[in-house]
Amino acid sequence: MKEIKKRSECPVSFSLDFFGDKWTLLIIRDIVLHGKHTFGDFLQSAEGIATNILTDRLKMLEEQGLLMKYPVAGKARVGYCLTEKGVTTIPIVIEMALWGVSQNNSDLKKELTAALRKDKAGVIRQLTSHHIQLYRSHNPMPH
Amino acid sequence: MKEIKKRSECPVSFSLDFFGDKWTLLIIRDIVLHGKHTFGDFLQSAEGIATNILTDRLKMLEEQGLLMKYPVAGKARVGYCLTEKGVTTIPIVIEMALWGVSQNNSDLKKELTAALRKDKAGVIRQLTSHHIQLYRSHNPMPH
DNA sequence: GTATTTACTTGTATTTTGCAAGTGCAAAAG
DNA sequence: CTTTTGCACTTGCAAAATACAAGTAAATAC
Repeated sequence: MKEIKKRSECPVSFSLDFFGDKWTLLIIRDIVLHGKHTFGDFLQSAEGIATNILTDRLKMLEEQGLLMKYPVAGKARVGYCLTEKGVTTIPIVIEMALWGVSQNNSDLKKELTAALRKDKAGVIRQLTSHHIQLYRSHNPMPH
Repeated sequence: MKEIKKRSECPVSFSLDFFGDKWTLLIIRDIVLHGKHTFGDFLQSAEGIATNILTDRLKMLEEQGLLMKYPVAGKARVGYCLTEKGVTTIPIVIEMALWGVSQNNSDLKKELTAALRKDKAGVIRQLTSHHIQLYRSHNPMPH
């Protein structure tokens, strides 16, 4: 599995030990911006992640306490949601999205882009509280 | 050299095509947060980047228009500074730094962390304008 | 003139990633 | 109640990226 090896005491380096790859943040993006939550959902994203990489990253994110597995009904029997630690990554995803939009003038959803330009902090607060609520709804025993 | 291959139209994915590795953002961090600007400076950072990787990333960042080479006096005869496109990555570095601080409770400079908590947008504006000025001072013919 | 530093390049070992294929399990179909 | 289908992975191998060691040429430093 992708190992988290701390290269230095620098917090930027520490973050890159987690997110310094092409896939980890895409899974979080799928959850945060596209409402996805199953293995199959992630697999269908346009970037075409391989199954073994996806398995690996989900395991890593779960072990690191950013994602939690929960049982679901229907064909997919497992879902993934952000934990309280996981939602703290939302600002990073948002900055990546904004940079991509500015350099590539491609669109996120237009509404979201507009909302972000108007009140970035507010959008982040909203997304965070939404995913915290999802987390709590899957967690029988909130602390 | 590290090639930038666009995997999808998604702006997050687009950003990760640039920064989805363990080293690129560390170079930008060194410039933005530590005032470094030569090959030797970057080499001495705690994470221990290999010379060939550093060469590769500097070339990529220059080709992509995020960094500019400029001549300097003294031992190092080449310096690197952020371009106008390059400074747009500062918010990403800052978010990475803040996440690292929050999860690892390690220190950036304490003053910087405190300033960021008080007025993140202001700090980003300051850093941006500082590096834009550096860029202009090395650029004989601003457009 | 010799040593050192800078800015790389080259070569090789190791690690990570991409892709194809296969496995085990549960639900749906016949 | 078999068979099929889809999901959630796991395994194996090839290709690419990265780490580490060594070497090179040009510009100082002494």
